[in-house]
Amino acid sequence: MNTAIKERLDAYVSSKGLRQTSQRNSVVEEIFTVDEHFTVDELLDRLKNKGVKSSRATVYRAIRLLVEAGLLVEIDLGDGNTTYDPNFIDSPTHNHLVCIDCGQVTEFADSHLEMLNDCLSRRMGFRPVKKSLRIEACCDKLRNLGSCPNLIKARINGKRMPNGKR
Amino acid sequence: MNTAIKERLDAYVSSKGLRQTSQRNSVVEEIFTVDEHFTVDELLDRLKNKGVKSSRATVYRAIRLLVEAGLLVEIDLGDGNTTYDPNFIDSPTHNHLVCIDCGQVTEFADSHLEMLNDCLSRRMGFRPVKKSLRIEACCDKLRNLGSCPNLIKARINGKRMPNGKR
DNA sequence: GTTATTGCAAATGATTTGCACAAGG
DNA sequence: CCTTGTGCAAATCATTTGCAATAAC
Repeated sequence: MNTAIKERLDAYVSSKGLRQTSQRNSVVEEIFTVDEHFTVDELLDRLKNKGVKSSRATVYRAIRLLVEAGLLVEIDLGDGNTTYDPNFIDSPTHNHLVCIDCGQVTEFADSHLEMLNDCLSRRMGFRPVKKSLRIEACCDKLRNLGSCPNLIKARINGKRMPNGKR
Repeated sequence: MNTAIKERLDAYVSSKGLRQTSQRNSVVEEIFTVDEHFTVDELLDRLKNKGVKSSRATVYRAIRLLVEAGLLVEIDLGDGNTTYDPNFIDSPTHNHLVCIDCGQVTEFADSHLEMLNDCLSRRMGFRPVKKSLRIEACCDKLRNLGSCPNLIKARINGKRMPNGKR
């Protein structure tokens, strides 16, 4: 796990007069070691599998703290779940493309996009502070080959149902 | 209210073997006459003020039907509420800029943005189907004049609290 | 008449919170 | 010690649903 993140969190924790606890540290460790987006239930499963004991309430509280500290960002992948993305520290302006066939999420950043957001906002009389862009798309693999390798994987994991149902 | 919308809804309703009801028609009428984004509670208030009698459950069911029919789009303005936008029929590719000072929402569309989304998606091996972009920004008025006219209005309506609390 | 629709109240699911006990500094 | 953190269970909030009565067609 990135030490810069640990330092920023420690700074935030002590500035607020909070304390170091083993439960919270385990949760933070898990989030920023795996370093991939997750839902609360997914994180809870991962913790359970690793034998980390931390209650649901504590996990919710740790997540809230990380969001307040600016280390974790809540994102919406359009699947009805609240998802958290720990990757904005390394890549502050990234966006998400969600494959509507297999659910695979691709992160991408583009300077032209940032430029355009900035210009458009200013033209309307605003200074952009934060943006969130999600593109939903279907993959060429499925279109051309009739099957998308990730689709199979996603179904096995119970993440995508044949029709699009949740 | 736009007759094209009524026609599309009627077509959808009869194709699914559903029925015309006064409650549903009132809800639809209200949504597409005012033609602005709304939360369920706001819509319910508007209906109550106009003396339209339609239960909360019926309003939820009507909204769901309109979303299924593609006439209404669920959007996320980042305030923790589910918002619905009836304006995608007239302006299929528009985006939202939310003023973080006053909460004012500005809709905008831009062809360069569409082009860029398309190119970026293709480069990653996808065909874009749908996108959602929200820019959060602060307004020059507040920055330069020390006050934003909409802020006052928003507070009166109880939409923005002094700090950013909900 | 048959079947969809409504309104109510109860159920659901995600998240938050009150409280008694445990633990950090 | 003193105060924050934890775990549990209960509370909350938005949304959905079961059901009996009502109304389309």
